Amino acid sequence: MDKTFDFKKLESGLYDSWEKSGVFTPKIETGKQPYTIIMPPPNANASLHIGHALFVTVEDIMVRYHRMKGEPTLWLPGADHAGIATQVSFEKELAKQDKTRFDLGRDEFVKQTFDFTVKNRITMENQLRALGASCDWTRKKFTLDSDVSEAVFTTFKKMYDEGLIYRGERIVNWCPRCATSLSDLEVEHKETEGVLTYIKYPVVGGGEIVVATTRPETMLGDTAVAVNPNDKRYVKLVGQKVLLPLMEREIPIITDIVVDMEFGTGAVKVTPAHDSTDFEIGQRHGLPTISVIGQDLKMTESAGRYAGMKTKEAREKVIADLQTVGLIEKTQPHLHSVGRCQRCDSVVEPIISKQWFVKIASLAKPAIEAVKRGAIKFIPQHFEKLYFNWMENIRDWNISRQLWWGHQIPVWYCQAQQVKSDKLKVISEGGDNFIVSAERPGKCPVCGKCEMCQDTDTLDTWFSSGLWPFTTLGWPKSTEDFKYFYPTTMMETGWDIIFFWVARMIMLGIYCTGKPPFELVYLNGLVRDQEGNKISKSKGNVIDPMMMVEKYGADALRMGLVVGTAAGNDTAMSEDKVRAYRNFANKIWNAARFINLEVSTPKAVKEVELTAEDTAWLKEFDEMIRETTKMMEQYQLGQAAEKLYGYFWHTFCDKHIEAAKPRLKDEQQKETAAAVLDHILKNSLIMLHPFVPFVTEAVWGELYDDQLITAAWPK
RNA sequence: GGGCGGUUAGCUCAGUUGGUAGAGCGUCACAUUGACGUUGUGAAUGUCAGAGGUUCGAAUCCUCUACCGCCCACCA
Repeated sequence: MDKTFDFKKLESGLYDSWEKSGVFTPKIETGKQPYTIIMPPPNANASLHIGHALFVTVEDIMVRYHRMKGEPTLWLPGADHAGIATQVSFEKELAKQDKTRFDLGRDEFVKQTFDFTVKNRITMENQLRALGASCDWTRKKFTLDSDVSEAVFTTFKKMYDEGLIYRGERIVNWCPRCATSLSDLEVEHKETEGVLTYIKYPVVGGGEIVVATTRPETMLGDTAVAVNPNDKRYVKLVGQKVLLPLMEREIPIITDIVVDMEFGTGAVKVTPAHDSTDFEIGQRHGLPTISVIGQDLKMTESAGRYAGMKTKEAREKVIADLQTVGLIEKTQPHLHSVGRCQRCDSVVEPIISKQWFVKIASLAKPAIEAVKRGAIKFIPQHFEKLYFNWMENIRDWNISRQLWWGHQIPVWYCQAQQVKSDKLKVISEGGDNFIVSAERPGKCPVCGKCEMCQDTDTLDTWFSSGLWPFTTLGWPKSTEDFKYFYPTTMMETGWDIIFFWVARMIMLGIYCTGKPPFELVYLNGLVRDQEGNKISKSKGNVIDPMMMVEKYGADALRMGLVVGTAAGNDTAMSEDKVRAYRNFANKIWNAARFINLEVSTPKAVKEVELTAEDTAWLKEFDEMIRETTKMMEQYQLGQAAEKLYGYFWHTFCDKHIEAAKPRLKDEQQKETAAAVLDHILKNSLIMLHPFVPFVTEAVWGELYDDQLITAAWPK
């Protein structure tokens, strides 16, 4: 054996031999309870970052542990097409060549994006291998695989047929840069310094009512003024009309409970087409919606003489015009939150648009129940509160995106009825005569002749992600895999995607299969830098996991990520820490090297005569096994790792090996000392293996004949 | 407006049935052909944010306060 553990030389060979030996692929053994983790599929648009390395480590530890316990263990890998994220990142690639997606056209764009994801997937899969991920590559999936897509379309159709998906003209979050609608979750609110403008609206028949707004240009689309029903100041005005300035349109003064008497003047202009609260007020009062801003952020025809202007320009002009007629009372600085696109940071515009929605209430109810009755448990448990908090206030989910990259919505329109799209390149087109079908329909059932055209929208990427725990296992077909491995055991992912992903998997899982998709949700935290800062490219504190693997080995990185980390808590990562665990891997190597040199053909501890001290040591070791196993069962991985680390280094190496040195030279004591060392080393290697798989397997190969990865966990 | 989390060694953090405070890095002293210097031995450093309560006993349970951080929301 070399003097140090040469991870660079050994790691990839060790991985290959595991993979080739087929141990990653479980055998279906009826009667045995399987242990299943579906890997959160990394986005196919980039390499793995340190956060991926953390989840890979945690999952691989659990998978190796359960495999060693003799359970049929499946860890199913995959990749996510990551709709908007990938489209935005590939568009950035195109921008480097001064191109936009429109230069390529939809088909070519999709083709090139696909090629882009294929490249990324290959890189990503090799990175997973480098980290030691013992997942079953024979079962790997991609969200755009034909069988997965088919399951997605089938689900869409089922939900439509059962009234859970509807198409509606509603107010949605519109990202002008991405040219698509977004779900509420994809909008990030940021505090922004704005201006509150107080505008006087003349009351028909005399007087005036002052409203305050941060967006004066939207007044062109006002269809009411609202006050709180309990507001004494305006009692006399309610029911009267105001003459909307600039547009010279009469609109009513109404009451609505959402109006805050304390804010501004207590009177609010209502623009149902450009504000979600106003939209709801409009719905309650049957107000018309007048869209004055288009998808391109230009004022529409309905904006009268402001038509064609950009919103910013229109705002200035509206203020100037109001000023001229003396209708601006005052302005004041105002801090408020502005929605921005999660992917590209553009300011999101609420507009009216025809979109597809999931009716969420009936899906949320059993999903809340499942967690309440403990069918699904969260680690750490306090995240259940967060889950309930969101689920109990959940709103319908906009699932259509005006993107090109993703699952195209399986809805087919009769072309005879098709509404011609306008000049906008991205508008979702289609009339009202459509059918929903998982496959391209043969003949148009509406006109009997046309080739139906498919909806141009794609599905929110999280729709397919929500089905992931079972589409990966072959659902909706009743495959052997689905029958055996579903419901899965654990879903391990970041707490930051509880709403995006975990909640949707629970809702759709129960809806589609009748069962919660997993028993346990283990939430890992964010990996931060040494000072506890969030890691980001702009801060320049990115820790590339592959660089760490290159410099210190995968074992060192894994230990560095997992020791001192608790579920749900953020982890501070530093190179120093990784270096320290590189030393630990080397310590393991050298302890084994010593025993390899000094001990040959050791007997079992049962076959030798033990001293009282030996017995005490073995008892202490058994206690360590018991405690560590308990921690593993309770998913206290950081503590288990630390215990093993401390025991192996400071008890086994520093005490036992040191004490054994003179004994091994003594003919009388030699046999016993060797047996005890071998016993503890062997079982320590087994328990350390899930954490540091490479060095333990390498050492095992030097000492024993079989493979460590399938050795039995000690009892 | 509602909710959640944190406050433990110089730094970053563990500490899950309440029982004499732990790790990594850093610091100091000593050891040095011996499995490993990617080492060993020893040492220093903590009123576990503050106050009150429960208890034989609290970093751990309860209440309040302070300061950080985060999430959600229809802040016109």
